[in-house]
Amino acid sequence: MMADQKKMVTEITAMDTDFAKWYTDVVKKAELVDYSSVKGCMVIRPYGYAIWENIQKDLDARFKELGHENVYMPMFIPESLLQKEKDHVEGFAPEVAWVTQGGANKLTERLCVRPTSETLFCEHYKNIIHSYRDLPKLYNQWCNVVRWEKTTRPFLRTSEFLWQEGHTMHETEEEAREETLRMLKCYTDFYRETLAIPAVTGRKTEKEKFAGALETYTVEPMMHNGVALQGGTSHYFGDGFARAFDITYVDRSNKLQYPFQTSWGVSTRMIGAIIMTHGDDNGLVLPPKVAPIQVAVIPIAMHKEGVLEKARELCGRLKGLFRVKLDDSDNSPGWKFSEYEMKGVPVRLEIGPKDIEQNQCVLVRRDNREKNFVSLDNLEQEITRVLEAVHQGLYERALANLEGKTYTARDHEEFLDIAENKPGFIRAMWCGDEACETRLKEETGGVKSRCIPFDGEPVSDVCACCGKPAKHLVVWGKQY
RNA sequence: CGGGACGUAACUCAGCUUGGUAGAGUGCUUGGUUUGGGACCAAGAUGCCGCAGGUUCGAAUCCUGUCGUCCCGACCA
Repeated sequence: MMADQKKMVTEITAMDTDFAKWYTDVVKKAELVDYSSVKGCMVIRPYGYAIWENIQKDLDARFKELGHENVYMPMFIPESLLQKEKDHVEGFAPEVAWVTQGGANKLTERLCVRPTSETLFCEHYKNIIHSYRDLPKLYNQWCNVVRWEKTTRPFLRTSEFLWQEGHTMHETEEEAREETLRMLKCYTDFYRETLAIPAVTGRKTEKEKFAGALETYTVEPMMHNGVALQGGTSHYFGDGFARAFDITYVDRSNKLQYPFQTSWGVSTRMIGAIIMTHGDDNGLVLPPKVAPIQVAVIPIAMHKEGVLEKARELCGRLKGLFRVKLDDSDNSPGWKFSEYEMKGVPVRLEIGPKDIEQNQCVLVRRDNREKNFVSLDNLEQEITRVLEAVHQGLYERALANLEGKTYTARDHEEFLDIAENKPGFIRAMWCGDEACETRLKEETGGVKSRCIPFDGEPVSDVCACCGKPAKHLVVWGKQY
């Protein structure tokens, strides 16, 4: 059956008309968030939170498989503790919220609401790491953090957000470096296998790396409009924090050593990535593995004899295998079709009197709206197959977008031309000088280095900015 | 943090210029008819006009401040 591609929901602004407006429309119409009275703080509604829970469940299992343990740290950091690592505090100070009063009394030392917890983990590690036998320490926590952002948008940048932060300590530099890359791979795999999102991965430049890190690695997916989103980072710290916090252990030859450290995190921003990677003019499109509802069952003419009973029976059959919802509300079928499309439900089943007569139902895919009659006898297998196909279809479409909007610039002129006319990623050489990064950003109205990718051949011998000999291939782009 | 737009019912908005009883559509509630792409009829409920000051006999409307939202910049592991 041919899919009908005409736009059916008028409340959502078309992507091509105004991408930013489209995004906020989808976020609200799909009932993911509501605004609160505090600037930049959002209410994550049940449907949005259920996506986060599915993300958590999947990622948490991956972390545990790799040997990590969950802990919980306090949400307050005394000012003196935050200030122990110089680069770190300089990087975060401008966006930190402070608590200065407790009850009726002014605090003797103000407390920072954690923007990230490196310092707290270090304080704790100092107490529990004494011997090489205590290493490695592979800790992770799921929590909220606060960063006082000036411009906020639901999921993409909010004053408070939910995330996980892993903090690990290792005997050797090699082991810590391996951990950093292992977790980057963990994220990349998660993006591909669970969220159906392809991404460019690589190392951040000095200018863009995390405050206090020696190296920062990043997952950079491309949104539908060609803009990048920093989708997850993994940092190698060397022994810098360990020295600043005086964390030492006795090694195998009875010598005192500083351990080597990593940290890595992904946040609710990933939900923004899902929306802007897979969504369309009819609303959200969810990757099946994190969709709170995978199958929406819509009874047709449900007042007629046996329809509702059959729909219920069907749901009962599917319940253990999929996340299923039967909508037996009084709304018209057409209303329900639009509703679940807006909410991005991957598969819709329609069952009415005609279907029951023929022992079948109608199965509709959200990603391409393809409709097919499916025999009730092998419904489970067919849904499993379609959910897999939706995942694959979403990934391929996103990959085509990423590849189609990635351009190569061999010189300065070409760089400026692409930056001006073609939204997307630019692959171009760089001399390694921060001044060139700054200059390109200023000339292009915000095109920044995304990362130095792991793969990719040099596209020229000279820097696309200054023309001096090039050191690295860099992927550039605007970001959220 | 700069520039712009905007806060009126749950939502989208009209009313403000020219001060004088708070409005519409959608949604919601109840009853009925419907149901294969946002159905129809009837009845009903819903407002500190964002908040705080000021001007005035009288403020949704004029003035000041403040908080929040959106867009564009700047900033932003």
